[in-house]
Amino acid sequence: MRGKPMRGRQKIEMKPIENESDRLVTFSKRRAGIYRKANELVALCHVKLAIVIFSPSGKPFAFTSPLFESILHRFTGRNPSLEFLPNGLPSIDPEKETRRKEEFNELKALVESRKLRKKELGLKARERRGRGWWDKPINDLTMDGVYNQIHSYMELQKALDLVIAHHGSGASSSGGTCP
Amino acid sequence: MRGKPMRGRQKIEMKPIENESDRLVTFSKRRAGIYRKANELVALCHVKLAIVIFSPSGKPFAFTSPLFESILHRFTGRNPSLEFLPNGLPSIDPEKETRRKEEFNELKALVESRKLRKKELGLKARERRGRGWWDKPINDLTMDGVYNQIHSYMELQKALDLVIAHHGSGASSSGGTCP
DNA sequence: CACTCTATTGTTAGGAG
DNA sequence: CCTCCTAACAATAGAGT
Repeated sequence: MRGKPMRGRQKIEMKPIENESDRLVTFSKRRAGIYRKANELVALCHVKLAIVIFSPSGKPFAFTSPLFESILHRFTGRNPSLEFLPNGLPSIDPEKETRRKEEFNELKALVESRKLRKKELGLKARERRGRGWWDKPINDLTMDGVYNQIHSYMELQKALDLVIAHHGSGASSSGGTCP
Repeated sequence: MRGKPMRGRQKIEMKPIENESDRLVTFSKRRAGIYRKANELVALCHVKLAIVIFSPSGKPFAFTSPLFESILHRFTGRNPSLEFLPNGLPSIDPEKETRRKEEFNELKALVESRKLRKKELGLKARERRGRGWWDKPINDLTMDGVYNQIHSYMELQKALDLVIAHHGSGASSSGGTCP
């Protein structure tokens, strides 16, 4: 770094990023940004949400709010502590196994990013007297605490079923994948 | 508006908003924000994504990128022009009918917001010479054009199936809904 | 409710390590 | 791949219309 003619953000026009490296970086950053926003929405408004993203490279990414720990539980087969053993479950077919591992890695990354955020927030987690329907078994960790309670999965399940219903019957296999 | 001691944004701590009116307003604004971000992610990185949100009041909201027009098609039974007739389809049971209408309204709102954005952007849609895998039948409407082509739903369908698989078998009905 | 305005806070592109 | 930095840019809380 010598004379820095320009640091800082620049305006970016909303068109596809052709340079692959830049596109991947942008994808990672913005995906994290969307996760952060989703986080905040859950924390502020007691919302249940699920986000599924298919990256430009084809990897599946998932983010869910209330059943987060539950999905982890299904993966690890134990309590949602941070012991990750993705190869501990018997797989059905190789493709599913691959996807399972990919999603697992995504969830793992998510958990670690949450730990990071918790550290970042640090001592700023305070107050929150228990009054209101969201204050139930929240163990004073500010917004991270919201994830630790699993209320009911019914609503989200309905929503997902809704999406699947509209997706599964009419729109299956419309063409080839883009190379 | 007398002496305005302070307009403009203020810092907000990440805790549940107890005032219902404020919470609803914040929910709407931030949901729109997340949709915008998702929009941009799709436009920039050629990503396929689906977002399902259950609002604090229990309404389901959905946002999907590649099969967007397709879902609309299933609703309207015709081409994705803006003729909305949500009561044109026979419903199966009242609950499903209600949810279908709710999601329909959400989709309609989304479409209209997209029209708005298109108008906002206005003449700023320019350039984009056809080179790259994303430039295929895009009709020069900048990022809105990305939605108009439906590549293949396979990948997103796989992703959703993945989520459903982990959601459906293990986590069904864990408790009551919060009042 | 929906939209506007605007001061402020928050996000992030580009670069360096 | 990360993290960290910084300034330019974008999102938005709060209040008004």
